[in-house]
Amino acid sequence: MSLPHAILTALLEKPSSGLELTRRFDRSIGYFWSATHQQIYRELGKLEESGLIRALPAAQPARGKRKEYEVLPAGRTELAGWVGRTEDPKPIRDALLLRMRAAAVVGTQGLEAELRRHLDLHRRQLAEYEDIEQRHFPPERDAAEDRLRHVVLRGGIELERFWTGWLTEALDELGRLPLASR
Amino acid sequence: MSLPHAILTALLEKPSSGLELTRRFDRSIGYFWSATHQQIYRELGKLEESGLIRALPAAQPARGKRKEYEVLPAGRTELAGWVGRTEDPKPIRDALLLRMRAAAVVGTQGLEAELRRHLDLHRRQLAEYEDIEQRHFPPERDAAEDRLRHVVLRGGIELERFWTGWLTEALDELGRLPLASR
DNA sequence: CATTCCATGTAAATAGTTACATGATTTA
DNA sequence: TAAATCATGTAACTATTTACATGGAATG
Repeated sequence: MSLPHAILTALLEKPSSGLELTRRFDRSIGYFWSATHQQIYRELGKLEESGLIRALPAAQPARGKRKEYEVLPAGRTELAGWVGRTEDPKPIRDALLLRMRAAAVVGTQGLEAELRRHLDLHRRQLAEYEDIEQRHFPPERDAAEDRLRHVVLRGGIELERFWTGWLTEALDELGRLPLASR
Repeated sequence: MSLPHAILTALLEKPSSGLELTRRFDRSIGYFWSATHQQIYRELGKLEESGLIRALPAAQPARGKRKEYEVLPAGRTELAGWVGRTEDPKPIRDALLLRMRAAAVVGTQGLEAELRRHLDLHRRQLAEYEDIEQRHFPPERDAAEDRLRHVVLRGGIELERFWTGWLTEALDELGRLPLASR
């Protein structure tokens, strides 16, 4: 149940229209909670109906016409409550780890290429995060909110480091396997 | 679309009934792809219908009666194909990172306790994985399939290390924040 | 005024979760 | 034989994904 909270956070950072939100879910906030424009429009509707956000008073609303939203006090309260709420971490659900395990049973045909491809993708993502870190969080800055956002970004960076590290290990291990079992 | 493949893998490792599979999805294979018994029974039905698995011939099947499944050649072929298939990594979708970012906007009330709780959970999970590693993959063993499974387990271990590390950092950073902004 | 892009939306399908129902087997 | 537990299943709901539809604004 995090999509509404992701949207509330994004809207508090900056009031936006559905399409703008969608763009920001392709970078920034979306690095940690991805969503498509259909999810976003639907959720904006629900949030408005339940009084957590409102459309900024503009000309008469019409299909195809830009609609900007802002968070209402009730929305801020809901979000603040969510921050400290008890909610267990979701168990890992990762297709690549699973494929590796399947490979142990049915053979590794094609797996090496796929691991290399993933390694490349994760390296790019890591480079992007590191670039953002340099631009947004230079050593001299240390406003309080920035520090929290920085910690979040570091989470992303360390996760990508985990993946590049693990994929390197995995490729190495694949290479060591006796040819008969590949 | 990984649940059917998770089930095929589990059934190849050992033919099982729905309930046995459910148990194994609570440990072992489920460490990397979790699933509830309802998902499993539904998927077993579909897999049987599409001819990838079959129920072992037993007495006449009846509701409430144990039914054991095994993988058919078509199922093995499908799984082997999936291992090398091109499939992009899913973008990160993590509620805790998101909550941290929300906290940067609406305050950190209650967050510290929640981070501590998660840190504890991840430490336990890490300890469990390390225990499995010691028991299942002692240094002297090195059968080829075992090595692949070991790499998968190491993925789990390193992921949990990432979390405990990041949570420690995050708590540290929370502690440094000026009181006014907590 | 035709095309392109911006912006919002509908519909249908798939996947996952939660709650509950029911038959079979074991055991006190 | 009643209760507990094993085992399979149905139903309803929520979330996510994919494909497509449509109106508005800008531009050559």
